[in-house]
Amino acid sequence: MFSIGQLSKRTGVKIPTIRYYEQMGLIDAPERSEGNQRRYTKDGLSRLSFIRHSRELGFSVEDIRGLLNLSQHPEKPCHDAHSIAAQHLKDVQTRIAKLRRLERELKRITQCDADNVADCAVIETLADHGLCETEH
Amino acid sequence: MFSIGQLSKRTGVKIPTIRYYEQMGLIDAPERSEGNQRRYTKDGLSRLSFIRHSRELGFSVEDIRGLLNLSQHPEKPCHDAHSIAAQHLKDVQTRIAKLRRLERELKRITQCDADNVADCAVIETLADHGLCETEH
DNA sequence: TCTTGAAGCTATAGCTACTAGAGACATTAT
DNA sequence: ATAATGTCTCTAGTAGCTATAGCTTCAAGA
Ligand SMILES: [Zn+2]
Ligand SMILES: [Zn+2]
Ligand SMILES: [Zn+2]
Ligand SMILES: [Zn+2]
Repeated sequence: MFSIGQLSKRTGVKIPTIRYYEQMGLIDAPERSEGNQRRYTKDGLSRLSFIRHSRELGFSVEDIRGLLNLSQHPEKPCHDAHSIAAQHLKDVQTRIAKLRRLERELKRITQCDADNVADCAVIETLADHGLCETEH
Repeated sequence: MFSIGQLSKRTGVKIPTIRYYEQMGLIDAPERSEGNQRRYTKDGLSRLSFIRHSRELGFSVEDIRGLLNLSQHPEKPCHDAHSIAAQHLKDVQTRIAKLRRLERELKRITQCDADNVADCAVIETLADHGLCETEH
C-alpha cells in the first residue's frame, strides 16, 4: 500500500495531478485509511505509470482513457489502439511542420541589423505579413 | 470607422477575440456609437493586424504586449525586440526537437503487427518506458 | 505518552488564449 | 414599419494541470 506521496515519487506524477486524474475518472478512487487518506495498490501504481508515460508521449487525456480501456481487455483486437496512435503521430507531424515554417520565418526576421525600432525587421515584419515568405 | 464585425473581417480575428484583447489591454477601448457599439479607426485596424500576425508567428500575448510597446517608440533601440524574437525562436526550436523525439518513438510503436491487445506494441510500450529508445 | 513536523484532506481559484451561449439592444435594408 | 442581421454584456467552458487556504492525520523522536 502506498500513500499518495509515495505514489507520486514512484511515478513522477505530482500529487495534485494524481487527485485531478482521479476526479477525471482516469484512475479509480482508491481505498482510504481510517483517517481518510488515499491508499494505493500496485495496480494503481502501474495504471498511473501507464498514464504518465502516455502523457510524456503527448497523448491527450481522452486518448489515454481509450487506451486504458483497451489495455484492460487483452483479448480484444488492437486496431483501435493503432488508430489512436496513428492519429496522434499525424498530429505530431502536423505540428512539427507548422513549427518548422515558423522557425524559418523567425530565423529570417531576427537577421535585423538596424539599431532602432523605426527600421527594425522584426517590428516591420510583424506589422506586415506581406514581408513573410510562407503562409501560416 | 469600422464596426467590430468589419474589423473582424479585415483582420481575420474573431469578434469575441477582439473583445478579449480589449479586456486584456492589448488594444485600447475604441470610441462607441450612440448605441454603445465599438467604432474602430485605421489605427485600431493596424494594431490588431500586428497582433494577429504576431500570434500567427506564435508569440505569446505577453511578448506581443512588449513588441507593441516598442513599436510605438520608433526612436528606441531595437535590441529588446530582437531578444523577444530570439527567445521565441529558441522556444520553437526546443519544441521542434521534443516533437521529433516523439515522432520517432511513435513511428516505432505503431509498427505493431500483433492483432490483439495482449501482444500489442502500442500498449506494451505505453506500459513500460524501458521499451523506448529515447528519453522524453 | 506526548509532541512536533511532515504529509494529506477538500474546496476553490488561477493559468493561456480563446470560444460559445443567453438574452437584450442597435443598426440596416426593404 | 418590420424583419434580418449585428452587437452588447456577462457567464461559463475548453485542456491539463498548479497553487493556495484552512484543516486533519500520520509517524517518529523524547
Ligand atoms: Zn531590429
Ligand atoms: Zn507572415
Ligand atoms: Zn497492436
Ligand atoms: Zn518512453
